[in-house]
Amino acid sequence: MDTRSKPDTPPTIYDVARRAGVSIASVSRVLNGRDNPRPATRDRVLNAIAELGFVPDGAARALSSRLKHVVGVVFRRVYGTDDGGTFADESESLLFGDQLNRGIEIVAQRCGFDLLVCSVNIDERMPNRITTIAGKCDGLILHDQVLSAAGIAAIARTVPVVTLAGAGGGAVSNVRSDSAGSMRELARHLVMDHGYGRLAYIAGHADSPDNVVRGRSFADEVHALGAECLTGPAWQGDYSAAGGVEIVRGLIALGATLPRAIACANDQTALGVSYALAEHGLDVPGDVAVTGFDDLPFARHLRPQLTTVRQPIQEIGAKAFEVLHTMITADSASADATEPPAEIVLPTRLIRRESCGCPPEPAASRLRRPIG
Amino acid sequence: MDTRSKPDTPPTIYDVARRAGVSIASVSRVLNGRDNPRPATRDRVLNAIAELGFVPDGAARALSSRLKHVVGVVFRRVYGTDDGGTFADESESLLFGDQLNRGIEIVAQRCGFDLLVCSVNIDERMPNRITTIAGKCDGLILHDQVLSAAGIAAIARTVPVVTLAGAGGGAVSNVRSDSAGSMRELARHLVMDHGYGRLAYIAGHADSPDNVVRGRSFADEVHALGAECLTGPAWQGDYSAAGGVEIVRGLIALGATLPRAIACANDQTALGVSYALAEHGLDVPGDVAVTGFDDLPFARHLRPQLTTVRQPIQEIGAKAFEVLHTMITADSASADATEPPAEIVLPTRLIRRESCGCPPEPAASRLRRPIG
DNA sequence: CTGAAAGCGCTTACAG
DNA sequence: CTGAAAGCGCTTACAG
Repeated sequence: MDTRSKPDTPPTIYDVARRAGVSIASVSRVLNGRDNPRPATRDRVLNAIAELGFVPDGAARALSSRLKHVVGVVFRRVYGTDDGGTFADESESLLFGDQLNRGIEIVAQRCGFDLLVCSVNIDERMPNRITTIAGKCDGLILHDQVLSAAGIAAIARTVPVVTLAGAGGGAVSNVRSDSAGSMRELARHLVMDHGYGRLAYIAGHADSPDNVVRGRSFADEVHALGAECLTGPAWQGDYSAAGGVEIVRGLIALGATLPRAIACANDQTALGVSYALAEHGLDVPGDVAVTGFDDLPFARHLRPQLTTVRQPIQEIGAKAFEVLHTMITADSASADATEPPAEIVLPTRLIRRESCGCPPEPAASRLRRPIG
Repeated sequence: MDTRSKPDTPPTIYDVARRAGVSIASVSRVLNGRDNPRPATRDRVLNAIAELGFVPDGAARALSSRLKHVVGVVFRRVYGTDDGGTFADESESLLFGDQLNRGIEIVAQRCGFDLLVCSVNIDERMPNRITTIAGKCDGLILHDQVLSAAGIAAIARTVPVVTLAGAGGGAVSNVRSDSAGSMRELARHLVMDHGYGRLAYIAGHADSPDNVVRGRSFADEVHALGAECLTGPAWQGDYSAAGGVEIVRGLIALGATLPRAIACANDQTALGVSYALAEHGLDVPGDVAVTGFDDLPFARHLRPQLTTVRQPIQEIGAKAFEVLHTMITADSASADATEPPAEIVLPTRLIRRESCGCPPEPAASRLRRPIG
């Protein structure tokens, strides 16, 4: 008999309709911004909604309109967390992925879509988890290395899929940036401008398409210029700072003669390499030049500032969403319309800072406020 | 008349049932892992699912089971992006938020929940956007400063809500870490151990509860120890590196005498402060000691390494999800059971590194691989 | 163990 | 402009 204001079940569109003295169809119409309902009706409905604190149920909406207004994003989590409750200090390796997601989300928002994120552990591929998330969204964006090619093909039969920096091919669109051009330019800069004759490339995950391209482009160009480029197992990193540290320590422990310049597969690795070098009293770039790839924000804050290749990370994410959005809307518009592009490649740019041996830029411009 | 394998409409549970020669109820049962269906039946269903590439629709599932298995997370985006298509270099300020989200997501996953993320711009409070997201999930986790207290109260009438580092109070639970204790300890360390007599606190957002507590605790303790603590408008930052830079530049431009130590509201600010100091030829900690708060990964990579207060960021997120999850399940279990805790406070710890004036730790232990 | 049927809360032709 | 009704794709008592 109590009339507490908070019943255990939230108000539905029926409650609103009753309170406003209209049909649920009318409520639905004002909810969706149709210009149908006449002002008087609309106001009554709006009031009822406000009084009741009504929030339309997204699931019901999605079910009847056949659009969830949700896109799923699956990315790779680096280290497990089942280490007794304390979290591994994994975050550094995720900067890249977070930036990518940010780019996706910002553009998605403009289209009324929200992001459903799902990180998967490297060790345990859980196609099952990905299936679940697929059922909760209108389309999927897959970061690199989260699912096998076969798995991607399978899931793509159900929802539109766009991959990021993936191998491309198949039924899904792939968005990436141009690694080859900039790596060749970097090689030229190091060999021609700085005159280094003995260089090396520290690789990222061996199965990363981006890594493969970066390594090959760099080595090819170095060789073409008549210089030496060390590669192979001893130079196999894993995109992490720790990986870079281990490689350098290992080399030094073996008494190897370090190359004059080390190009790393990404900024994280370069960070680790610089550390290991410093720890052994070696100067960057005096003794060994070091370069990265990505141009994450911290690259500018390192001492010496990191020479690297800037990748338009957020734009990649933004582009991926745009392609996916097109696929989603085209899907519902039946007509197979235009096929989604197989691959989109965004431009990159060599950023020359200090770690390659170039002179530092004026201090005043180092840290700008983003806007205004 | 064509029988293309990819119809424009994905298979439903009816298709699976027909193919397996069972009722949709049976399909539903194996989908949900009931032990009902006998092995033979189950296998037929499983095969049909595989052959059809069937993925159950999350919206339909949510609608009938009254559980979406989705939690929403709303966080603050720092800078707008309507600057003509290029993205602002905002990412640094988001490290904290990303870590928080990671903590939430990892624990949520274990409970079969996915994260629906939604960033809101500082400038434009969009309660409307938050309503939409509320309709798409079973519960909401709100970062600090994303919605007014009134807005939070309103939305909490509809879905369970947990706030992060918020002011607490009201019907929602709040999860935060203990800023006061560590800031007092920091003050003692700076004044007692290092003997600094003139210090300052650079504030974060004035309306951030955490910031208020940090500033007050620090200043009170410094005063109690008989030392001087500068505060006020001249020391008002905004949690960003750029904010820290401007404050120091402004002070130096005015010819002010800098304090012997500057405690910053967070690591980002400390990063900016260190930069501005270096840019004017001042040594940290030789001329001015600098400290942060958070202990983000980069704090360890700065030169000098940053003395700061470690906050268990991911654990905060994890805890928030746990509380929310309890509220969600309690909700459906009708009985108002146990009230959710009004506030949960996690412990912090002072991390003494070099920027406060302490000697550097051995180089070898600086960069560890997270696991193994 | 299995199936027929109701119902979750919306949207959207279809009539009026 | 407005309402009655069907239907979106599942889950879940309720019978058998």
